[in-house]
Amino acid sequence: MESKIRNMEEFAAASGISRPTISKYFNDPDSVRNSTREKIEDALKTYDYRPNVYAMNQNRKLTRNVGIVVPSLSDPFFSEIARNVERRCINAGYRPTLFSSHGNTEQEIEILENLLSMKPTGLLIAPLGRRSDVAAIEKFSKDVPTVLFDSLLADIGLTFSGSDNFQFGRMIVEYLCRTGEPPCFFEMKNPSNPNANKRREGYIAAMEALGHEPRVVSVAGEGWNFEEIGRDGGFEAIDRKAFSTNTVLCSNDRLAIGLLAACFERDMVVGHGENCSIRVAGMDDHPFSEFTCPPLTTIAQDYESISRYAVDSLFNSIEGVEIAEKVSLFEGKLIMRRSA
Amino acid sequence: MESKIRNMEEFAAASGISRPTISKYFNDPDSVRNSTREKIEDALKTYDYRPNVYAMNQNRKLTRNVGIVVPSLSDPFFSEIARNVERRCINAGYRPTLFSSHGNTEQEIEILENLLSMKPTGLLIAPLGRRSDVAAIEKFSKDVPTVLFDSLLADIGLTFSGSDNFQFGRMIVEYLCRTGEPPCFFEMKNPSNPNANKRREGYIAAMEALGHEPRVVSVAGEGWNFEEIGRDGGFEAIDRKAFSTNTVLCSNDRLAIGLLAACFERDMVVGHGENCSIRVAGMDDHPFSEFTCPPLTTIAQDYESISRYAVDSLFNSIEGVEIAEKVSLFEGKLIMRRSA
DNA sequence: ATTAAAACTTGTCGCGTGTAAAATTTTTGT
DNA sequence: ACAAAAATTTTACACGCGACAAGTTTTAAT
Repeated sequence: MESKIRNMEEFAAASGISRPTISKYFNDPDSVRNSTREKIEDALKTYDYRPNVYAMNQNRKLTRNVGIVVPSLSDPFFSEIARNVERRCINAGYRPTLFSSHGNTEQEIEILENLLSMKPTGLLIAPLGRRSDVAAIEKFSKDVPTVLFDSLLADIGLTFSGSDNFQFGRMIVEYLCRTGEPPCFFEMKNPSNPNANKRREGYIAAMEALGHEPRVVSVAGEGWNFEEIGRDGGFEAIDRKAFSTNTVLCSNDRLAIGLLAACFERDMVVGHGENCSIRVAGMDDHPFSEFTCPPLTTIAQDYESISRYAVDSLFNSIEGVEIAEKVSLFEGKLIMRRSA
Repeated sequence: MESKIRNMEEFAAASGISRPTISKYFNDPDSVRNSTREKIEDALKTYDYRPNVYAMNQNRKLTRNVGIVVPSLSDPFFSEIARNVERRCINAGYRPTLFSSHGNTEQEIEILENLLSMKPTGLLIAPLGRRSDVAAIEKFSKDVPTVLFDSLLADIGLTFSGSDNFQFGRMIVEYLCRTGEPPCFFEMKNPSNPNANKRREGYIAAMEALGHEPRVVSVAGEGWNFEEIGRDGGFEAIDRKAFSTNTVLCSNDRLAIGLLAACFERDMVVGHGENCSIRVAGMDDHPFSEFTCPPLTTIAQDYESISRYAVDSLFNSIEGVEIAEKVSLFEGKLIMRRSA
């Protein structure tokens, strides 16, 4: 059976249904009578017709296109959460398109501009953070329902979902203090992500609550090459004996991976065993943290909850459902491994 | 200055240029006179008009849309090469859209089906490999100019570009034999990627050429969780003393990272130093291999050349330029680090 | 200055679908 | 069995742009 169906009109003729009804079916299969739907789906099997996306969206108010923007797809954390978010959009009947800003302000703006011409129904964005053009994102969010995740930006967008980074710091500090010396905090000097600040604050608050003096070691470095920054900053910190205790809490797992490399190079044995000289912990539960040497103790972000809240609140809001809370923070889970 | 420009006609009126010329400008800014281009670009600054993508592509034969499909964006190797390919497409004036099959046959097919309705001008795909539906990809490639990279699939597509995996094996075997005991080969039993087979063959050929007996250790495991497979398979191999020499060449870096974790757990010191008990090498130069403990000796894939060839050959072929060679394999570069 | 070529304008049609209103048919509830 | 409601069909128009043809203006070459 050769399919010479070239448009909806011909398909309508072939299936014995009027074109507007076919159109209605493709917009929402449940909006037509059961008997009609069956007829259409039978015909669909015989002639493999698919509506022209461009013609469809030209006159449609609701394209059901959604953009997903993350700062960096090379970071497994973002590729994982992007995958999660993407899947949820598809399941909800939307058409997601994935973009990465590659850590670059101009690219983030460019993505939004290109997105505009796609008449998107919504946007799910994990902003770059400090480097984001807040005004541009805010302007965009006036035109298109926008939901932020991972990194909170002023008061932009319908909702925000992310981790309770303050709690992260508190939780792991308590664990580290309970099981050994109180930790120093290892971070980038100018973190691009506002979460880093919350984590530092959580660390400081927890240390003070436990009667310890906080000790923050900030190292230089720009961009998203966190492992390299962690390693090079680690060398420097080790060499100038910047860590006042034998325990280091890193602002994120990628920095920790770099620090582990630096410790290895300096022949420092990492872990909580007898012959170990330093304990290292991170935050995020990066997909590779399970396989470092030693495996990294960390706080796992709640990927599932974060992406669920982002997607649900976007689609609810599009479909007119009132949203209860604008900001939703999810707690992390302590992952105990051999590094601390 | 409020922009109430709703379509090209209104923008044409506002800028004092006729609509067909505006249309021509958006298709190729260099196709209009300098003075005209300036007028248009001036107007563009005043009224922020952008053509409707859907209306544009509806009647266009050449959409300049290209699809980029990779097996897994969670794998930093693919996210890196995808980024490289993406950038090249944009620079060539095309509109790339990135997709990940997530290691899943059905998703790979689904992506191609959805892509069809985007009237793509071309496709750049790194297929899943063994799990790919070869017939589906071949069918697609009949309709849309298609270029394969990374993983070669039968005789599909215009061109293929990837690494010379046979050479990878030979090069690193020679290095390892020169500097220590001949290596065993560590791999998955049923590799999803055909490159793994070429690498094994390269290993065997090189070993035989040097007068050593090849020793292949294949471990169980399905899917794309290579680190986990490498670690668990590593435990098993170590415990049953499957490695007949003190040197292990892993089929890829992610397996090697897993094996490093297993060695660490079994208190085996990895490296080429005095007190080391095992040497481990990988292949790919995965972005994290620089930060493992110890840093991983490996063969770097030539990302740049692979992506350049893929993109260039696609666009050349679209623009009617004859293609010299159908298959292009690029040599790897030995990256010597402390693990071997 | 002349002339041919290139660029532009005007006008018109087609693309494949959404969408609305009115007329008709089918289904549902009693 | 009948009326009311829901679903469908018919008809008609809109959407925003690409493509083309024929005529006009500008530019470049001699």
